[in-house]
Amino acid sequence: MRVTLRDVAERAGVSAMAVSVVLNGSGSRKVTVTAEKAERIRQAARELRYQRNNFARAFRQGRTGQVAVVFQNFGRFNLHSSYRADVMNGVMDALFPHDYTLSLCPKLMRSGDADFISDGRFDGLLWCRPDLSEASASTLQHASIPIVMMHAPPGTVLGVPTFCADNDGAMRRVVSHLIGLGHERLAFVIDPVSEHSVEGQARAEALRSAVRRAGLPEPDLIVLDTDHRILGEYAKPDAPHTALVCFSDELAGFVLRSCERLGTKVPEHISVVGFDSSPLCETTVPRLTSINQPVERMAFDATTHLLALVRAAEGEEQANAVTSTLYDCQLDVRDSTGPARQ
Amino acid sequence: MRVTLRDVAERAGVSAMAVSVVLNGSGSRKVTVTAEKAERIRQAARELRYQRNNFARAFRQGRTGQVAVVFQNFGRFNLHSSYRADVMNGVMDALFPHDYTLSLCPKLMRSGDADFISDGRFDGLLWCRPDLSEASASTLQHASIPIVMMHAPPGTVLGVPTFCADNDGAMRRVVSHLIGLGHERLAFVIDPVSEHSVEGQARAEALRSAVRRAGLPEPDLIVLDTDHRILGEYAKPDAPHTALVCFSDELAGFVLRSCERLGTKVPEHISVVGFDSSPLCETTVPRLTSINQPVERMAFDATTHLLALVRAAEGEEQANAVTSTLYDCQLDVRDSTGPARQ
DNA sequence: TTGAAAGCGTTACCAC
DNA sequence: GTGGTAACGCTTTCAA
Repeated sequence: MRVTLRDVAERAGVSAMAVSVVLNGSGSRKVTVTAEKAERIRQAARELRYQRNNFARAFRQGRTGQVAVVFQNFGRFNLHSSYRADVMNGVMDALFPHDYTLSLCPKLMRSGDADFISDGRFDGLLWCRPDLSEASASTLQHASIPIVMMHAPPGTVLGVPTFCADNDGAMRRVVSHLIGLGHERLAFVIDPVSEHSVEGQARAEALRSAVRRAGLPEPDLIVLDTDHRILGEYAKPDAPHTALVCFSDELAGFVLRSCERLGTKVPEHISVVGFDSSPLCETTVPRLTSINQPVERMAFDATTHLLALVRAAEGEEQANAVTSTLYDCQLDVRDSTGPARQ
Repeated sequence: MRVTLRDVAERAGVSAMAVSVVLNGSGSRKVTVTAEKAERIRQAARELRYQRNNFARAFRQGRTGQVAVVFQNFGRFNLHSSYRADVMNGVMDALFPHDYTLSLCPKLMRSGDADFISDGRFDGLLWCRPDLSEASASTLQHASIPIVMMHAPPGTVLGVPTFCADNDGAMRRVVSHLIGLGHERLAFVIDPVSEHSVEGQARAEALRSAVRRAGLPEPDLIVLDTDHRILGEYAKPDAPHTALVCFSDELAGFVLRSCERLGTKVPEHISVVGFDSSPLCETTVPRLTSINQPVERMAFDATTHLLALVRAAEGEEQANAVTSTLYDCQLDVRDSTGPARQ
């Protein structure tokens, strides 16, 4: 059925090795073939419409040329959150010039199937899910291929480099901005899923510590229920806090809608801050002040580092000693933050 | 180094086959293993931290579980054109529930490397590039794996199913809309790259035939140069045409800007129509009237059909006789079309 | 310069 | 029930 190397060899009257060398110009420069024979081989290959089987080749060489990206869910690309697109853009920019193939593997995304990580199909893995359980942390640690993480504080998994937003710096920026506007009673708003993620905890803690350092009263933690329904009292015009710092833009968008429904004016009654500075921020009413994470650059850097680790694992070059990188985040001030009500 | 099936077999004191059957529950139902022995095997596997090599498995079985999507360029996901995101969403929705892995392979995207199609790494291929040369058409035709195309008129490549916008219907809608507004002198605007693509020619011809059928004078073809600079005379307030139908929203956006620069009012002087009805249409001034292609559905259907072909090729089921599907396109009327100037 | 042969890790087909 | 053995298609020794 399929035309193999051997078919070509047979037709050209040479050995399989000769064909391999001529058509696939393999590594061992030891081997050479006469020009005449080489031409005969190419001729035969053309006649037979030979197509090399890269899968077999990869198998033999123990190198697949594929890198997998793992997201938290199967999710979609959408316009209101450019996060996924940003990650993909960064990853592609890092991968494609080096001819690595990018794989999105559903088995890897289902938690529980984490044992597919080292299943031999990928040379490396970019782990982009903030929800890290003990189990998957252990799996990551014991994986037999290089792994790089995004959105996890440094040291989350021993030996796994992480490329992550500087949550502390970001929250200091937020607090400083809010203090400048006279705010004193802040709260952190999060959903019940993110609440237990490493990233969620890191951001909550970052805000807490920034507030503490500024000498303000401890910020409250507002956890929305799954239906996002618990916000009521916190979104009223006379709510206990004057500023709500949200885990994500999406959440902040929900907060804005709740305020509107309750007749609460933003930012006159309450200031709202998002996280990610996604395109959504420009379309909300009022436009949303938000922390700007350089997601694409983070993804690019993470992937580039991953490739270096892959090559190191293949013995081609020295492993880089970098273990983790923190990224400075700007605060994009828009219209949802203003002077605190008295 | 790596723990293999054989290591487990040795430790458990059984044959490799027994391990394969127990741990990977493979096909041949003929083979059975006693419960006691099975437990010993599982025990050994656990002790050795055995991880099955899915790559080797795929190689042996001649089935990779991977499907590749080929775009016209390495391009990025961006907000103004949701095209790529739409395709990806459709593809993922079709693939992931069936546990197929989605691959983006840069080698496949570089034209000239089309011989990587049948390189054994993919069970099937979704070809999403409208720029189809003779050479790649031939490659597609001779590929040894199932292929499905998008954006190519039916019959473009013999034996390759295509999922494509109904350009004729779409253009009839446009013409009917424009005639209703009193337009008589139309032109089709295209860039020099798309001009030679099958999709570009199909749309141009579709407009031509719709115009002809309506009894209007033959529409002109305006080909922009690479710098998009040739538009001048066609964008003046007294341009020879009263309506410009553009190959894409992006192009239409450029036309709008040219008009503004030349003091031409849209739609008072000239009406402009785009293609794709992307988010960009809502942000232009004036908002852009555009043809709405159901890209995500097309991608979903194309991928679903591809999977059927893949399974058929693996002998699992009968091949579906569908060869091509055309998709009805709506015209999203916004503010860039209006009554023709007299 | 060349060819034969031994794998890569798995599964399938035989005999026993 | 079970274990050898031969593939899958390629690369890479090693001898000639």
